[in-house]
Amino acid sequence: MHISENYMVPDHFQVIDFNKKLKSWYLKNHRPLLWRQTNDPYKIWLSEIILQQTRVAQGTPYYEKFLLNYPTVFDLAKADERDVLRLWQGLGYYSRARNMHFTARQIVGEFEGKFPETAAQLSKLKGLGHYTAAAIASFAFGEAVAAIDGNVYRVMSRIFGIQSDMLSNEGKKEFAALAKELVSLDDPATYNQAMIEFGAIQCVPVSPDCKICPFNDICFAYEFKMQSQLPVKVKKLTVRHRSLHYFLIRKNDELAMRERLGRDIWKGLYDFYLLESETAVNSPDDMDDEPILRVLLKKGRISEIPRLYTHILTHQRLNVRFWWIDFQPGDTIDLPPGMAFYTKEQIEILPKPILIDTLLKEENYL
DNA sequence: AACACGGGGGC
DNA sequence: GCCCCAGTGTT
Repeated sequence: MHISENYMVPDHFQVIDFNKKLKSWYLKNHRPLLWRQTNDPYKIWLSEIILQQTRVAQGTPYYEKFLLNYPTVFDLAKADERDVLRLWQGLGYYSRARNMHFTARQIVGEFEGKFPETAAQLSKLKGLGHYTAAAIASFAFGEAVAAIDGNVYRVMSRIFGIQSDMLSNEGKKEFAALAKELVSLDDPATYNQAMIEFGAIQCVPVSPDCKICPFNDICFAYEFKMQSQLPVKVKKLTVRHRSLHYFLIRKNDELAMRERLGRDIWKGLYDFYLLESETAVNSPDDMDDEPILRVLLKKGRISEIPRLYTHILTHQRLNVRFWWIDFQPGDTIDLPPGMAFYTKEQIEILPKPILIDTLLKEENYL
C-alpha cells in the first residue's frame, strides 16, 4: 500500500478490477427498488429528491403517491404548490418540494418538458446540486460522472483511508478527485448505483459485516480497524431551544390557520396563531402584554390542552403548548393578520407540520 | 465558510 | 434518552 497525496492506494490496485468486483457485487446483492426500473429522468429526479436526507423505507410510499398524482413533469408543473406540499407532508425539508415544483415549471416552460442531459446543465436547476445532477445524468443519460452521496463518502473514506472532513469544502474536493478516477467509463450508471447501494447495505455506518465484504482484502479501515472512525465528519451543531404557544381559534367548528411565510421552519405549511417566548410559559396570563392575544381573550373562552409537546428538529428543540380559544357563533372576531377560518374538510387537505397534524388528530379534528 | 432546513429509526 | 442518518440553498 502506498500513500497518494490524500489517500491510500492498495498494492496492485487497478480501477478496472475494482469496478468489476463492485459491479458483480451489485448484480448479486442490490435491492429491487422501484426507481431503478426506469430510464425516465422525471422518475429518477423524483426519487433522488425524495431520497435526499430520507431513508428508502420512509420515502417509498411518497414516491408511489407522487407518481400517482403527478405521473409526468407536466402534471407536476400544473399543480398548486399547496397540493404538492400536502403530498410531501411528513417527509420534512419542505424546500425540496417547493424547489421541485419550481423546477418542474421551468422544465416545462423553458425546455418543453425535456430534461437537460448533462450534470453541468442539470446542476443549474433549483434543487439539483452536484450529487443529484450527477445521479440523473448518469442514471438517465449515461454520462460518466461520479455521484457522491453520504454512502459513497463512507465507502471511499474507508477503503482508501481518506481522513479529511467529508463535510468541508476541502474534503469534498479530495473525494471528488478520487471519485473521478474510479468512475466506470463504460457503465457509469451501474457504477454509481453500485457505490451507493454498497454503502447503503454492506458498508453500513455502524458495525459493518466486513467478513463478507468483497473489498476486505484492500480496505484501509478494515486493516486498521478504523470502520467506526471513518468517514470523518466534523459537525458543529448548535441546537436552539424554542418555546412555542399555539392558540387554536375556533368558531362554528372551524379553525383559524395561516400559511407560514418568511425564513423560519415549515415555510409554506399551515399552522395556528403562534406566540413565542424566550422562556417557558405556563399560562396565557404570562403573555397578556401581547395585544392580539388580549383582544382575542376579550370574547374568546380559553382552555388549555394539558400536554407538553417536544418536537425535535435538527437544529431546534421545540417545547410546545396548545390552547383552545372558543368563540360563540355570533361573535365577531378580529383574526390575527394572515389568518382565516377553515373547515375540517379544508384543514384535511392543507399541508401541515407533523406536530400540527398530530395535535389535530389527538383532538379528533382530523 | 457557516448556517438553516424535518423527521424517523436503532438500541 | 441518546445516538445515528446528510444534500441544497442562503447569507
